[in-house]
Amino acid sequence: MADAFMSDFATRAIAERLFFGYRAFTGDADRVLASRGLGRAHHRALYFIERAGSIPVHELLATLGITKQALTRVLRELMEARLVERRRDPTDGRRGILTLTNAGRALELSLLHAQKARIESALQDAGPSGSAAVHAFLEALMEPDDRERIGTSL
Amino acid sequence: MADAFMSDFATRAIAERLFFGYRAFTGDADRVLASRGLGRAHHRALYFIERAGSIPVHELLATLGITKQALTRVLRELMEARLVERRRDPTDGRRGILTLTNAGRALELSLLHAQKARIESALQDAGPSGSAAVHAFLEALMEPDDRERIGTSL
DNA sequence: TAAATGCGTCAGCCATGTTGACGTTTCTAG
DNA sequence: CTAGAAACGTCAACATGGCTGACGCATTTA
Repeated sequence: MADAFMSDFATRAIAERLFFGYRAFTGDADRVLASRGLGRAHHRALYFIERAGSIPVHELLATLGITKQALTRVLRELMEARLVERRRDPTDGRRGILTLTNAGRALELSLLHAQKARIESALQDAGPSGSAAVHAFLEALMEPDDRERIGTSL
Repeated sequence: MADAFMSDFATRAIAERLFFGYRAFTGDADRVLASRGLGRAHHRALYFIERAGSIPVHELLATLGITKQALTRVLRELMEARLVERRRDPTDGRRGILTLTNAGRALELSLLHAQKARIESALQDAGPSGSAAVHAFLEALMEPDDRERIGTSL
């Protein structure tokens, strides 16, 4: 721990940038979601289903870190809107497997693209070698368990 | 715009790191808050009052981006807990000025310190020159209006 | 002195999370 | 084969932290 005595001032500099930065980042998608009558919880489910291609319910639960009751409500709404489909795992009929419909994939992509320009320009501001630093910083911020849930940064 | 055609894959890499990273970052403070019967909304108010030393109500409202009704409830609870005090602006009696009590400052500091170790180690992982890149990245992510609300990163 | 400003407050609503309890289907171990 | 465990889905009640709309009051300003 070379830098174990960071100042409170420096800590605040990061804390407030994270707060404002994350708020702007989620705001981009929130505006698109609101026009469809959906919320941030729906976005998170769409995101991780799309990312995995298809995903067992228990894994989505672990990734989102919410209770099954909270997720069930979100999934019901997404299935009613024909954005998500649930089928059974052929190897274990108790398990549910979630996939996106074509409409679900289209919406998820439009949500990603709503955030893309902001992320692109922020990475550019970080400089050519800054991208690696940003990835390393954010990964180090995460809980260790969650590190297994992300893709590589290549 | 040197990198105007970032891949969706690269965009997702940042999006999910932001999600998991921010969740872990807020989680550190949430655990302390829960033990005091407070929530994240109280933390944000304490943070920005402390950061400013004292702050007019209207400015805290603009910073937090919530309605006065939402803030009033939070402030009432903080004042009942003797963590925040409200007095009048001597130059304009309609305006309220908020400050922390000694107990409020102590709590705010303990919340900051709950997040400090994670931020320190994440910045170390970003490398020696990475800190500047991380600051630049997060500032670029923010809404322009909010950039006036943060301190310098020196 | 009348109007505008800056609050504080009441009431009702929404989105998203929580616990706890129950029922059903399906797999697994004895 | 059967009992129990596992993986859900669902219902009910509740907490937090947002929102809008409508009032009222003190204070400042035109």
